[in-house]
Amino acid sequence: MVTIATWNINSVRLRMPIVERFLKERAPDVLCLQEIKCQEHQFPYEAFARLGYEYSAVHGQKGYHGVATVGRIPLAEFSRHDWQDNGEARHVGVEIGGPGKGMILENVYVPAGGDIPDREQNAKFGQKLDFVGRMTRWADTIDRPTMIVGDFNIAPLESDVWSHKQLLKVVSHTPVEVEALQRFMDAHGWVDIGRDHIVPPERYYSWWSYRSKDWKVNDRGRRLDHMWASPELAKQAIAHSVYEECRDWEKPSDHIPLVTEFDL
DNA sequence: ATGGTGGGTAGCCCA
Repeated sequence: MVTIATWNINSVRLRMPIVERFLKERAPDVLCLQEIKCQEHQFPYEAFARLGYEYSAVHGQKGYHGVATVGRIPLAEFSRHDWQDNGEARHVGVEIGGPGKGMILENVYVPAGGDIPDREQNAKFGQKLDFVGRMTRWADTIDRPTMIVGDFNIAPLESDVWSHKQLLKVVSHTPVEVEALQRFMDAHGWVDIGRDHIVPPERYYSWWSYRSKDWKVNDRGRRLDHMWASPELAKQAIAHSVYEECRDWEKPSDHIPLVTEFDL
């Protein structure tokens, strides 16, 4: 049994107390973090090691973005893709289970894309679509059991957002983004593990804005975080859970962790 | 229709 978690942590250094609580309570074998917001030399390796997470692959950057994968089972850095083609730290891939064996675990932080859903008026939106386009070309070349997890910054389904109608022109749920994500899915035949276990039209959110007095009252969430697997690997995913309670912990991230259990 | 909050960092950027 191998359990894999993903969590956009919005500064790993500031959030170490809740990361520690999550690791102690849930004890995933591997945790993929996005938005660590630090450079590699600033990453809290020792704190993770004390918790039993001795293995890590960190792709950091000063101040912004940054991803890290930590494990209490052996893992080794396998790749770093720059799908935005601008040097931002938004991906790290690791190999679990030994060289040439086991699975590749890709940890990705897709750019948010700014406020205006038009690449002519907003370069960041174009960069987001181009990022997903480069991911799609890469996905076409995958030849090993692979899982890709992280903050995709796109909520594709109607039941992935609190109001499909009101969010159609809001970046993260626009048809052009959803279509780009669908092309990425089709390029490899990815299985959306989250939606295999929490079947539409059931509500499924992983993010609630900080710009709300009480995130629970209006429940204006979106499913921006995903765990997708190669078709054969997906058959071995036996459970999937969403840790909504973490949104209520002290000094929370605006995202919550997701966990998938594999019987490998 | 608008602005609301949070993190990193050092005069705003990003989400």
